[in-house]
Amino acid sequence: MPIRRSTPLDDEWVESHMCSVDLRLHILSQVPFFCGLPQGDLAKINGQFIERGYEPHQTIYYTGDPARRLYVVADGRVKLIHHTLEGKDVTLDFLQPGELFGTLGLETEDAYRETAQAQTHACALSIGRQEFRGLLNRYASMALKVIDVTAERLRDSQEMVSQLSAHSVEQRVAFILPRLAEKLGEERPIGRLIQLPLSRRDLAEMAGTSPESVSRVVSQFRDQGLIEAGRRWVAIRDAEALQAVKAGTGPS
Amino acid sequence: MPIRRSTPLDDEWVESHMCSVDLRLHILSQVPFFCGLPQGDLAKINGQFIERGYEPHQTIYYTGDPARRLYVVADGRVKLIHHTLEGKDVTLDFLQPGELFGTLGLETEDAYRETAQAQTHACALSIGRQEFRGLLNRYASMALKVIDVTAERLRDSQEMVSQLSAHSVEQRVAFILPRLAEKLGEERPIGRLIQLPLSRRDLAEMAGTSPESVSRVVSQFRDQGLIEAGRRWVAIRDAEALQAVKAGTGPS
DNA sequence: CGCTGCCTTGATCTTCTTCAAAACGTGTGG
DNA sequence: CCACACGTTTTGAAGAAGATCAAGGCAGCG
Repeated sequence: MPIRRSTPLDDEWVESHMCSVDLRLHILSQVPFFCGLPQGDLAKINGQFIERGYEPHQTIYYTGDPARRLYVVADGRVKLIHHTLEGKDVTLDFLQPGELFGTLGLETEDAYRETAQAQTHACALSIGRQEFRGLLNRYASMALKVIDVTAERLRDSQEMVSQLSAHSVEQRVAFILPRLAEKLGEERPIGRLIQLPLSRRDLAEMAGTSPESVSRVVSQFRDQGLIEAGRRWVAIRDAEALQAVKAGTGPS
Repeated sequence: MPIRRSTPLDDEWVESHMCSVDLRLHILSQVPFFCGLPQGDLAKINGQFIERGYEPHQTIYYTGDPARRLYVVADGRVKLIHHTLEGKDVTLDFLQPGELFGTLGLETEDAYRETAQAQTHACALSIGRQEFRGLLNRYASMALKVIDVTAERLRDSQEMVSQLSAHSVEQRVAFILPRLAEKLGEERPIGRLIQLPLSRRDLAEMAGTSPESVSRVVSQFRDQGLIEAGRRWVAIRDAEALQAVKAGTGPS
């Protein structure tokens, strides 16, 4: 009964190394950290960044690589992954343009703790961590912004810990989907569509469960009319009902 | 066979509101954020902090309270908890003196997302978030330190997400114990003793499992000689073996 | 002593993973 | 345009892991 169209996702195509100087300036000025800086400074900062394009599934850096750079997503989506020794992967986050990854501070650790991978065609800007530190030292407002986004990420991560600790698979999926939709989604007739090709496996790695379990839950939600989902995409149809499931208030 | 002494923990007793001005200055100067500040500035900063003592299990703030202050643990241990709607509690972290909690930035959110509770007799200093922001603005080195510790906490939290997503209860306990021991522990003849009265329930809420399951795993580890544990305490005897269990390399 | 919590241990039951097979979509090449 | 082949998804059934329930033991304390 539910019509499963072929992918309703927008085709995003980011040519490798496509970012022109103007585009870069534009992107950097969009990034929250640089708001309020004089135009000249922005241009100088821009010069410190290196850009690079990535193919879908191409790795930006691996766990264990020397952590020398800080990255900003310029275009596309980037996935952060933890590999376990048993070979399972855990997806920590999907990043959208403007978000930071890589190494933030002059850390004691000098190896990346996670792997960063382009989920779509993507472009990222990066800067050496010493240079970034220099910027933070010079521009206090920037440091404050970095603190804000990092603190927010920390809270999100802790919320995830809470979900994983105390909730069922059904609840965890009902938690993940709206979160992704809010962050990466776009309003559509079908509902809020997650702008990212997401396999059952991708969702499973986010929710800490198996692809099969995700499939069952997704089917159930679809039958209940809470979501609309196809081969590699999901749209949220009834956010309140999902909220109820997530909280344990809802049906089954 | 294993001797279960009565609590080998040091009796820590922190009188409410005991912190003298000198002690406060000392504590603040110990806190990594204030390293390298001129002594005069430190005294001025000190004046902006309010101190308060707490009884064990006394709540410092509740989830949902308006998030107006930033706290620094001065003495004792503080526990950060997530409450779920079903009534389960999840322990996010135990904090030791020098660590921050409360609200960091000028956040969009204005309610605490977690509950902070004294685990032992404790003393905490606090400052209004606007004032704290003022300090960060003035002292760039302080902002950098805050970024460092926050980024470190984020990585820890993400590591926890990974553990919860992909590992068994046995592995999770083998992960939690050394982490607590390293952070809060002290070297003893029995092994590295966790300086905190920890019930099975406390451990369960940290590892995302039930007290009964923790009890079984703890008994098993004790029988294998990996740890020494009593009524409300644990000491690590064989860190390497625990490491192996945590990684799935070790024996069952 | 006897009481009160905490801890342990066993038994049962639910949930979820795993394995396996079939159905489906998608893209390909005839 | 159709048929095929591949990877993904769905679904079922078996099995494992862990939660829950319940009872008994142990320590500390009045």
